[in-house]
Amino acid sequence: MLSMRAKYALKALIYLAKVRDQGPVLIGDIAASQKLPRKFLEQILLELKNLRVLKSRQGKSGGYLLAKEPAEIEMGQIVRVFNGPLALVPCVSVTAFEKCAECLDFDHCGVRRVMKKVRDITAEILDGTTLEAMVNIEASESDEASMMYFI
Amino acid sequence: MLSMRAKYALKALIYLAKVRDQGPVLIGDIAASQKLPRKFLEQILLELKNLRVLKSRQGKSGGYLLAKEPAEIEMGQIVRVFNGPLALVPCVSVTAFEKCAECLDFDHCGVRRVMKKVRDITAEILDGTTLEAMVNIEASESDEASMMYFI
DNA sequence: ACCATAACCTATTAATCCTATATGCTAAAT
DNA sequence: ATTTAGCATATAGGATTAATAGGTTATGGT
Repeated sequence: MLSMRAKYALKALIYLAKVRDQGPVLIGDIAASQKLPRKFLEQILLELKNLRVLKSRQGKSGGYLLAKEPAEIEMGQIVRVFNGPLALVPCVSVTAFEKCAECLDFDHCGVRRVMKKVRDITAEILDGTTLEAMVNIEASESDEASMMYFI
Repeated sequence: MLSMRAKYALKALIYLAKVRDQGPVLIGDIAASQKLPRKFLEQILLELKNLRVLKSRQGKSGGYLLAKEPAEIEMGQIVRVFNGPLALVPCVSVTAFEKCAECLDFDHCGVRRVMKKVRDITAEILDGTTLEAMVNIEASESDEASMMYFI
């Protein structure tokens, strides 16, 4: 399962993309409108800022805004940072590769081969879906229509 | 990431499928040959027995063996039992569906729609890969060849 | 210059989960 | 009867997660 941090990060980003022409948005506004715990969200937004995905202004009329075009922000990046590697086993991870301690035959391991398939397809979907696509998906009516936004 | 329990369960099952014509296999033999922690594996095998995936004999010349044909045992079932739902968000899970507490618009939620796609493809792969296929995958030389065993 | 505001940053908590081991019990074969 | 090997449960230690608290720093308005 995705961590709350990862899910909240995605929700906050989608919201910020939607209201992107309205200047800086308060943490409190994001939290209230998306029903996310305010202080917890604060940490997440800070991390997104350090990632250079968001930028911020302090003090009066401050708040957060996107630091990039929505089309340049990939779901895969956010999930990896906030939830860890996409891979289900370390030996199939691109970003955190590690051989299993109990590994007997790396090349022929069936678990590894199947999990690699799962990871590759997951990466294809998540890296191929940008924040821009997410906004479009939310605007569309049917799940079928939303499929068009995938690579 | 997959839990150790799930990974060990899969490895033990593949091993048992390979030596299936040799009668009951000792926990200690499975543990030693697959380099898995013996007592931890014991719990896992017991759970597999209660699932009716394995059967066992106690006492002298006892051990574990498959309770079904390898072609009838799906990877998806094992992963779900030992690792939890395949879904990355509860609102997209078939076996443990739950609406997110912070959900504002279920039908249009972009996170949900994308994660549903990921879940569906993951389920297609894991439910479409049987223990029999896993044994064949381990016997094959190239990763390309192993793709043939997927649905 | 001052003050209100809002983001920044760090520490801490409670709860849960994960991996693994320990211990005693029960069933079966010889 | 004895030995073997699985059955069952308890428990420990560690790691991770979700969330809150509290003080600090920057900034715009007056």
